[in-house]
Amino acid sequence: MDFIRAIINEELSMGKHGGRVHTRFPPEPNGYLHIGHAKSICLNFGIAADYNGLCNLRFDDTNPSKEDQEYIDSIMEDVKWLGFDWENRLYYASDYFEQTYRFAEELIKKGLAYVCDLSAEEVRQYRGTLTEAGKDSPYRNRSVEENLDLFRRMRSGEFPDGSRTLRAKIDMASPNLNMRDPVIYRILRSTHHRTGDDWCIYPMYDYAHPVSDSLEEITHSICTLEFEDHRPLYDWCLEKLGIFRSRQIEFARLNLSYTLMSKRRLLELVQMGIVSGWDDPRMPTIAGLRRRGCTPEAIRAFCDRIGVAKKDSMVDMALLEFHIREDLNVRTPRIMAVLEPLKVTIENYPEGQTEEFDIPFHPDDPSMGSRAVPFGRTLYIEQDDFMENPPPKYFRLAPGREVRLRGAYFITCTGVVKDPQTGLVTELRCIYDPSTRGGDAPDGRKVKGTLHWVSAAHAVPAQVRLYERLFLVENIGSECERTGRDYKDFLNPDSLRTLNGCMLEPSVKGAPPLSRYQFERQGYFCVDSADSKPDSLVFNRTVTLRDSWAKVEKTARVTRETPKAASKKSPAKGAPVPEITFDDFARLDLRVGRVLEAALVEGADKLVKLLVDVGEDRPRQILAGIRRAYPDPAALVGKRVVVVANLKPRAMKSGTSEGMILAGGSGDDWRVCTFDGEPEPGDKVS
RNA sequence: UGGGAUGUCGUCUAAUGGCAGGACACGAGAUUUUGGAUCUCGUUAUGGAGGUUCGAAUCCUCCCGUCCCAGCCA
Repeated sequence: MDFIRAIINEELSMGKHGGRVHTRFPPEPNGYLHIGHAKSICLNFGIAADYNGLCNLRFDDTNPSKEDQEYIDSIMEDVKWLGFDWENRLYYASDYFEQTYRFAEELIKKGLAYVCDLSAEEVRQYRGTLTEAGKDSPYRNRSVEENLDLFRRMRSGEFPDGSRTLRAKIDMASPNLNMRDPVIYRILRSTHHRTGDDWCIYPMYDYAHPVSDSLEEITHSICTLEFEDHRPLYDWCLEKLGIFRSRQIEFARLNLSYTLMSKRRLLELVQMGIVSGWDDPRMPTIAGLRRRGCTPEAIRAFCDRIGVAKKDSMVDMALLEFHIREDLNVRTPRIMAVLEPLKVTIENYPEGQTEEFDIPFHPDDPSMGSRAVPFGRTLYIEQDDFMENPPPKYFRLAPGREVRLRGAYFITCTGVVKDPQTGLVTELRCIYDPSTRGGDAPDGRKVKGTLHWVSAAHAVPAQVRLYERLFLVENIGSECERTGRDYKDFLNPDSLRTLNGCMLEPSVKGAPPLSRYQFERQGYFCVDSADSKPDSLVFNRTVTLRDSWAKVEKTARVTRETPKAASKKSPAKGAPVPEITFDDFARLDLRVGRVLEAALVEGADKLVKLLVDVGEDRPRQILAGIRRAYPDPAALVGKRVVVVANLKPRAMKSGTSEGMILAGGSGDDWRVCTFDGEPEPGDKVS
């Protein structure tokens, strides 16, 4: 139960609105919908459904200079695709322009609105600041007659853009800036995508929105947190006009790690050509997710799972991926596709011979049926599935090793063919065991690895696009703020990898756009809706499979490389060190520490034991190999040092070291890094 | 330094004075013709200090952190 439904339950128990619940989803048609909008859509339509109520689709089209029919069309398509139906309740704020205008005249007649001749710049100056009250506009006390006359002439086009506004007369001293006589109409000559040039004045959101909600008798007007400060104005409009009282409720918008949710920035990515369009599969837009192969069910399940609250939050992209996998797992047929082919010749398989295996489309769902997969003497397997010198725990093919070809035979690698120039492996020679047909050995012997494969003679070539997260950092906004850099600096240069010459099993021939498959052992893939042709297929990777091998490999690599590359043996001066990404660097949690105590360690000729305050509830014990440079460690007490705070604690003979301090030097002479100044212990270092 | 919000596992979210629960992530194991899926088990949290109470995540006081607001955008 979220807090909004709790509010509704309470109202219902008091009999408010006679038990009626009516919500609305009110996008401005100035961009494509993204996953954040999906949250709002699921909320608004979901609440309506839960309470047997209704939800309207309303375009908040009060600013013609930014809006376009293209966006209206895409928004309707996306809401429908997500699985929601506004039935006959499609509305536009622009439908109410006449009524909205008449309400404004009413406010004038009640002495609650006035025409102001101040320029935009002057309005800003008169508004005051966060801490100082504003002052009244000199035009604030015009007579009702003069205001009415001026407002009518604004409408009829007598005055140039920006020369006058209609303002609500509230309180220039209000601590809430939104209540300091907000502008409710501006003069703006811009052709509206629906009303054309009928109007040259347009109502502002803060005024048009409550009026639209009220006219549609919306009971619950759900919007995001940043409008909390606008609620008093929302209520003011409805109260002063004496019309239906909708209730505004605010919730926290969705933030997703490794991506952006700002229409303005998404638009910029599109306009600068950083992505191919609003529906680029890397975009967090509904159109992008659809093209990538996401299902509406997955998005809805995700929206259900993240819940609704008022706390600012950052949802882990892994949660979205989980829901995508969960849904795709049960609905996609399996096929075999070799993305980076390595040729395999089965030496004891007769030349020219072919056979077919009947392999089910889904291991757990027989109702999906099966397909015939041809086999022959020449096959392709994945380059990653062979290693000449395999590390421990590598289950795949290696010289002399036997593995299973999925659904076919056991094969054993007997030879490796290399390019004489480059030394790269170009082909594998193998033999198969005819008695293992279907993939099981009659003698009961086991193999550790099962590989996917494609018959070279029957393979369907295709292009496959592999997508990674669009950005390198989890929280782009905070990273920009912290480093003062532009969000584009954090774009992932490897967010798209295009593979040509991928080899697919023939059952995919003629797959229509947006059809989805699991490529066994690889991930979920979807036929691209824009670029795929029946005779030249293009697939997008929706999401990888969970990959526990990748984890093993990663940790193995770290433990393999660390002792060599980053051990006490410092690299020679000027020695090349592999480049790291910013993301790699950001994994270090560097903190300011203040040395509280420092002492020599008995029986260790290099170590100094330090107690360092890093702003936590207790100081950390850190053992550092700096004794030669600091024979009297007391000199270190009080110094500010740089502490690697997220280093895994390390048990040593003389105690556990809970972190590391940075020092520079060579040989035995290592000097600790200090600060130019005295930052607080615990402060971030970057 | 004005006003408005908000702080619960690493992340998201429940618990309206009465056992801090779920999901993701992470870890261990079982199983497996996808290093997939499935199953089992596990680690980890109420921002801090006081107070009220038999009992506090919840109520009160103070402190701290974070977010939003000075468009004629929405």
